Amino acid sequence: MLDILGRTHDHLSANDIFVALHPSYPHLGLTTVYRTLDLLANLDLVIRFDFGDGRSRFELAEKVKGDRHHHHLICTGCRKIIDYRDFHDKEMELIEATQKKLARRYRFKISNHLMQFFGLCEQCAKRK
Amino acid sequence: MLDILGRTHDHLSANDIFVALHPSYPHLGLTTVYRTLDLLANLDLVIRFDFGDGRSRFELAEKVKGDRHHHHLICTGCRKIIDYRDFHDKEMELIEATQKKLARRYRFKISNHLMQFFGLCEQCAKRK
DNA sequence: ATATTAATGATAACGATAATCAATATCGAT
DNA sequence: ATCGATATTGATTATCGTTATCATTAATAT
Repeated sequence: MLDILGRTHDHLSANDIFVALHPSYPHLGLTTVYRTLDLLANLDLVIRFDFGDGRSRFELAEKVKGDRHHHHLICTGCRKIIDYRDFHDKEMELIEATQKKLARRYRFKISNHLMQFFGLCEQCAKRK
Repeated sequence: MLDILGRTHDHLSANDIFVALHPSYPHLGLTTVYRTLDLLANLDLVIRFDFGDGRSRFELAEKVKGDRHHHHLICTGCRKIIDYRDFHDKEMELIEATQKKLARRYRFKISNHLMQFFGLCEQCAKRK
C-alpha cells in the first residue's frame, strides 16, 4: 500500500487502492484496505484528504515520500487536482506563526493544517 | 434558511437546518433543504464546509452576514470547531499573493480558498 | 380558466464507510 | 512442536449522508 502510494502522483481513494492492489493481492478485502489506511493515517504515514467529492483521498506523507511540502489547487469543474509547491517560504513562515499563536491562544495541540484553493481550470472556465 | 444561518455561530449540517426549520415549516422536506442549500451555495450566499466528519456544514457567506473573514480550528477529538479571526492581515496578504500567482501560473480562475488547522483541544489532549 | 412549466416532498436508490462475526493466522507458554 | 489465547482478515450486512425518481401541487402565461 505504501509502495503504491509512493509510486503515484495521483490522489487515490480507498477503492482506487483496492483496485490497484487486487492483481497482486486478489484475496485482499476492501475492509482491510480501509482498516489499514486508517492505521497508516493514525501513524502519520499517510494523509487523508477531502477534496469535496464525497470520498477520502490518500497521499503518502511527505516525510515518507521524501517530498517537498505542497498544497492543492482544485478545479471544481472537472475535479482535476494540481499539487503546487510554490511560495513555500513565506507560506511556511505564516503557517508556523499562525499555528504557534493559535496553539497558545486556544490551548490547542495542533498537528496538521490544510490549505486549498478552489477554482476553474482553463478548459472548465472556457466551457462555462 | 438564511435567517437561521444568520442567527447562529454554529456550523450546521443539512439535517440540523431541517430540524431547526421544522417547527415553523412542518411540511418542509429534507430534500428541499438539500436542494436549497445547493442553490444558495452556487449563488455564494452560503458556503459549504467539510470538517472531516462525513457531512457538509454550512455557513452564511461573510459578505451576507457582515462578518469578518475567518478560518477554522478543528479538534479531531471532540469535533469542536473554533472560528478564528486572528492574523488577518498577514494572512490575507499571503493568500492574495498566492492566489494571484497560482492563477497566472496554472491558468486557474480561483474563486475560493480554504485554510484549516487540525489538532486536539485542551480537554481532548489531556484525555489522550 | 386552462395549459404549460416549475417547485415540492415522499420514497427509494446510491455510494462510501463502519460494524459484525466467523474463519484463519499469529504468538506465547509449556 | 502443541495447545490455547489473542489478533487479523475479509465476506456480509448495516449505517448514514446525499441524490434520483416521480407523482403531486403550485405558479405562471395565454
